[in-house]
Amino acid sequence: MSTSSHVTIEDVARAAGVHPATVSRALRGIAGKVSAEKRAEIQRIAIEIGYQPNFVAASFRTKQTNLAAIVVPDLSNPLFGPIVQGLERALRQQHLLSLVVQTPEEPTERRDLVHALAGRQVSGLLVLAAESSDLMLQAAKERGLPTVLVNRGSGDRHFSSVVNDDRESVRLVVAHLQALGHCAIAHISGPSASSTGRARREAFEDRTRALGPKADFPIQEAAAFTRSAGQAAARVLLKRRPTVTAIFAANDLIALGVLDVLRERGIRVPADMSLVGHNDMPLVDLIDPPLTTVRVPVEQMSEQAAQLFLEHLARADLPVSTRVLMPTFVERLSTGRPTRR
Amino acid sequence: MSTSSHVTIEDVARAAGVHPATVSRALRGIAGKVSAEKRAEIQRIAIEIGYQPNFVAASFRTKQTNLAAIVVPDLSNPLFGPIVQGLERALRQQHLLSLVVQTPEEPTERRDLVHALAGRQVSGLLVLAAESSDLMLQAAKERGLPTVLVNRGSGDRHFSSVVNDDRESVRLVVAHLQALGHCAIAHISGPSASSTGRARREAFEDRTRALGPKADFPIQEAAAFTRSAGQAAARVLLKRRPTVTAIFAANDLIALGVLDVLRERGIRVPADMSLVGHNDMPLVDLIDPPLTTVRVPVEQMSEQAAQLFLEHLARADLPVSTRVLMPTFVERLSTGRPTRR
DNA sequence: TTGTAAGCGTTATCAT
DNA sequence: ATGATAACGCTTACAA
Repeated sequence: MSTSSHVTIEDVARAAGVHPATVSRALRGIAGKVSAEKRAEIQRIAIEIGYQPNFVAASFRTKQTNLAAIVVPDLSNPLFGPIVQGLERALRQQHLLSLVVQTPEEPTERRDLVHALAGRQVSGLLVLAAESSDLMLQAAKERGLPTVLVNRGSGDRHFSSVVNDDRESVRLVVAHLQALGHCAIAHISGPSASSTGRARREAFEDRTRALGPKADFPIQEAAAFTRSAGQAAARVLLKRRPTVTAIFAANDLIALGVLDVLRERGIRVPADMSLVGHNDMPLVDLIDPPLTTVRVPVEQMSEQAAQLFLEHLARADLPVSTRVLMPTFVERLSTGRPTRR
Repeated sequence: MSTSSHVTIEDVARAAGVHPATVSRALRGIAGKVSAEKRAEIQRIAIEIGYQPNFVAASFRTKQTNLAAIVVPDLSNPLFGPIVQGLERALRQQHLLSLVVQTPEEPTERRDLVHALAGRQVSGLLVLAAESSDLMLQAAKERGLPTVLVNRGSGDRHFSSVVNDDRESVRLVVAHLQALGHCAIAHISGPSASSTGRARREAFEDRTRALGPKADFPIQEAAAFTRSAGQAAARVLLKRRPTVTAIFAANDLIALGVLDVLRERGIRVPADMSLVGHNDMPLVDLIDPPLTTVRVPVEQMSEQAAQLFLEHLARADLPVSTRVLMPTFVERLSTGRPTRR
């Protein structure tokens, strides 16, 4: 009935002829603490006079905001959308709301951001694709914020994390290309500043060591996990090692950049060059040619991350842990047998 | 120096030998209210003893949370990622943090969600792709929450909004197809429950009225703005009107669904059928064939929406307004001249 | 089961 | 320019 009001618990108490504390208990339905009939009466009156709880006041008092901060590098990246989606959904089911912020470029800004979030008393942080060396994460640790890393490991084991099994990813890719008959396979790695970049690169080195001379398995580092960095890296690689017959890109965006360059040079995929991505982002099944890639179990990742996060909230001294998720290989049309050239 | 602390303004005041109120003023840098030297001293001490402001307490006191709620149907939709990205960035520049929530299916849940957000005293709502008839928006109005609709209009003019000029979009598409020589053009419309769906559909009807018999410009409604709804609608359309030579889909996802069906039937694009989407989502330039579409100015949209939102926050009685953004046509390879059949 | 009273940390108003 | 005081709305010991 009432419009946007300032009806407080005290008003309800007055109207119901009870003490504010009783209203508080009744409204929160604290079991066995208030008689059923009184509770019903209080609830009725609360609605009648248009009471609306003030969660900020409650947060202030209880020091519980039930707010999770999700820190994501770039919401326009099609990989992160689904992850944030899964996180937000899982958290909300547990009555947590999600404060979503995008990682600033500047390390000091990142650090300040964490302090701003801590100042808002967020319950904790879910950080996508950040390195544990990040100033941001240092700040989180200093402030004692429960933190879970998503899609990046914590080499120093300072943070709990949920990651893809990159060794398995590489194993799947290399086995596939080998089975097709490829003997010279390049890897366009992610930036070595990134644990994911390093992990896939090292796994690639390990896997290919036994297979032949290093020159047949060149590695070219991309400056970032982006389409344009993929283009740049592809140009360098093709100049350095024009004879490779297959390229494994550290992620799908890099693969798209590689594809741009192959196209502009008239190198056909997969006839002249096989190409494999990583992540199975939305829509890569529709590009030309449909991209062979490795699917990261995104749903599991967000679910597990949310769950791990909640466990950390529930138990401040929960030991750091890493959950490793199994990827699956997705064969499409960007890979094929190598042709003699 | 200190670990996660509970140092309050009062502690700083004690350490500095001043009154808490003075510390508060000094720390917020209230101009001309505290002597420069005292301020410097207080700031020094605050840092020294590890004071960290408690924003929840401040919010509680001032009733200003500086929190914007962004309500989005589906974060995994590649169109919304960039919009949310733009909103979050623009808002943060103005010192607002973004609470991102995904729209529940159930109308009552949506309503409850708004009440939950209001209970957290969010400054206002930015709502993506919701109809003004939505229970959610009714609730927002009841609660007096400043609200801006993004990418949907408010037919009843109850809410401010930022939208694409759908008439212009349709004009661009129809003109393009006509210029290519198409005489039988189908429109797969968005759900008629959506203002965008209706707007594009009506514009299509208006545009084509003069061009020929209605039978040559059939409209098939998709149940949702999704790939699978596009598939279903395409199947019905092809059965109803197998002779159309071009299809204009109400958005890119629907177009992708149409493409799936055309492929499975061996209908070539654009040789046998021209296809146009809408929105120019990320990656649609890479599908096979690259999709001709209409680009919605996403950056402008989020900027304008954020700005309009801030204006509403600043002035509670700001009149409702609509900002209409001009789309641009993006010609790629999914459209061509019709071939005789 | 219910009432009492204190207090969370900050800021705004008023007085000095 | 600074200090004193009260108040924001709620929850939680503790007492009854």
